[in-house]
Amino acid sequence: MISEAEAVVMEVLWRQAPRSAEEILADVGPRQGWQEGTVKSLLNRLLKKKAVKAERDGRRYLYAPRLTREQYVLQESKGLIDRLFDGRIAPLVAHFSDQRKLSRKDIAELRKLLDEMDDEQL
Amino acid sequence: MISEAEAVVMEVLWRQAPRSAEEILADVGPRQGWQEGTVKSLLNRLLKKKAVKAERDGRRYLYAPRLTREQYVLQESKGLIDRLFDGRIAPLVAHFSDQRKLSRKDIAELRKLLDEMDDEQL
DNA sequence: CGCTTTCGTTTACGCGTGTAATCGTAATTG
DNA sequence: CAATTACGATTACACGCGTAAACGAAAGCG
Repeated sequence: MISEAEAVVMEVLWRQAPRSAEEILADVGPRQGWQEGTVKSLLNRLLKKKAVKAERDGRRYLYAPRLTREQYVLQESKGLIDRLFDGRIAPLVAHFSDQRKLSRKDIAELRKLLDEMDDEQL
Repeated sequence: MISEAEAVVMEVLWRQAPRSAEEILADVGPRQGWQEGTVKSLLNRLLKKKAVKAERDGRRYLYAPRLTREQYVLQESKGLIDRLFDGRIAPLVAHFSDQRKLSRKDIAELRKLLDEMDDEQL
């Protein structure tokens, strides 16, 4: 499984890849306050987990995702929905609604989505 | 933060509380394959984290949640939505839709929800 | 051709977690 | 009352994670 710090590195690679460790550090280092060694470690763990691949480019490596963001996101959100909402997504939305965490804009977006789904599905 | 094993114990208490360690073990032990010591440890960690409270009942304690399931669920799901979907819930639903993880029933439920929200909101 | 710089690799270390075993103590029982 | 039982509290221990420092090798420089 991808840890949270690892996911930060993945996000960088999902935005753009392949990238060198140096580029990744430049992107993520300041934002997270991470040193070079930290990023290197995370990259190695991701390699070991087969979540990224590395291709030699002269003296250095260029890293690229092997796990897609779609796979990751689905896995994470399905995990949560299974654990907390018995695998159904509507209760999640209902929960947010109950807690007044849905803005009018959220609701509009959802409605638009549902309409589009109807269109496609026929 | 509540860990996954701890959350299993919380779920038991959310279903019914207060309960003795023995009762909790009887409920969760077989299902998870946990020994007595494991459950005791988890209860102690939850106490330390103030997620449950214990009230003496003769020689033993009766445990009850202090953190509500609503608080926990909201915190978990908000965390995920913030991390993965920029804090908006519609993209999560859209993602499930794209991945064909929404059943017709899910969609119907969602639509019903949205309609109810409209009713309330006026 | 040694010395420094630049990469990646290996090792480190404290903390939380999963999963208990052990300890201390109060109650029970012979 | 001494021995056993029943609880909770303390301690343990391996593993993953966050965060790096140290090491080693290769490339460039003087």
